[in-house]
Amino acid sequence: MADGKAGGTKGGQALLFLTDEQLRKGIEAMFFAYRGFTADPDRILEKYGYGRAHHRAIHFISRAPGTNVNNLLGILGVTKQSLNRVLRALIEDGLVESRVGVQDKRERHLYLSESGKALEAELSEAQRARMRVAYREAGHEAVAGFRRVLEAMMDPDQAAYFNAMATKEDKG
Amino acid sequence: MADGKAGGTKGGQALLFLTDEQLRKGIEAMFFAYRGFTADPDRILEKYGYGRAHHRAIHFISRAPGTNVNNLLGILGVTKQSLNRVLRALIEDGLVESRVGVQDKRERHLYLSESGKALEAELSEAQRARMRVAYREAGHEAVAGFRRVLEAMMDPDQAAYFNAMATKEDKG
DNA sequence: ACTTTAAGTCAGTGTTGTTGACATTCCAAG
DNA sequence: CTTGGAATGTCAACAACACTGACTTAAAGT
Repeated sequence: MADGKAGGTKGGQALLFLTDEQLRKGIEAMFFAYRGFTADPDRILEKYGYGRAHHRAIHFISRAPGTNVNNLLGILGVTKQSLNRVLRALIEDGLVESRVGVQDKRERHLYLSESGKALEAELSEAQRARMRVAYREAGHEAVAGFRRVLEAMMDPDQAAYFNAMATKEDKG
Repeated sequence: MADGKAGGTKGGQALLFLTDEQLRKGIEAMFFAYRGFTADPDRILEKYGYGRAHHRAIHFISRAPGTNVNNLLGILGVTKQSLNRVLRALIEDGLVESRVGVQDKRERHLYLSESGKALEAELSEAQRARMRVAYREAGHEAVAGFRRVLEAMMDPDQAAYFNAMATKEDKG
């Protein structure tokens, strides 16, 4: 494994010759790209005194309105205490509403208020704008490849959440 | 922009119809994939009492041995003070050597020691292993697309650093 | 009644980022 | 040669956000 070569060991698939250098380039690309990916929302969040944790909460509440805290915990992969701090701030500021469950009164169902939706839209549009440019520059087939590699890179549990959130509009 | 449609406005390139939903899926894929991407190194780092910041420093020192602090600062995009804390720990633990510059005695040139190289190899191999699996699952063309999209997603400055680190081995 | 589950809270700790103040070194203008 | 500014790097203090662990409250399940 220290000889710098990997892959191409005649599996059923097409051969893939991957040098350590090529893999390393992919790793660095992830690092730099993720920074670009979060840069625009970070600037917006700063205006409101929020951080990435708040963004993530807002994003997934927007994505699955009425979700409960436990579910959000699973998606975000953080501790209860950590999420709670963020959620408390968002609720106090009136961006998120927490409603007691009807069937199960222990649960709290989370929704974005109007102002919450407004911030979500602002953050989301900034991030989509960058994504759109990147997709356009890279082209149609590149996008499909991009998605395939990312999905293969996820942990199985996370991939399950990811695919569970697929909608009818999204095929491939 | 609130109508959920974007792209396909007959530019010179092939048409790209991108719904907000598709873009959002890409955003979420980045989020989940990055978590998988960092999961393995995180586990290793924990054993040694280090964090991601240490990993990044080790990675780029390994990549460009003899680099000075200022250069590293530009690559990592953090403040001098933040990097310094990390560097100090690595130097105290004997993983990194800091040598006073010959031409300019203000500069400190950074190198990995033998134990530093060993940790770098451990971290790097874990991350490459995941990358390798993802690349294999996704296939050859997907990898090219993956790289193209990531590069387009970077900030221009970061993309410059990224491309500057390209080696003769890496074409495309 | 007893246990489990969902949510929230309090206290303490660690990593990582920030700003501010400071030391050293280089270089160029006077 | 000296002096002042710019560049390089260091030290100290603080804020954000993650973590663990222990605990409370309320509701559901058995």
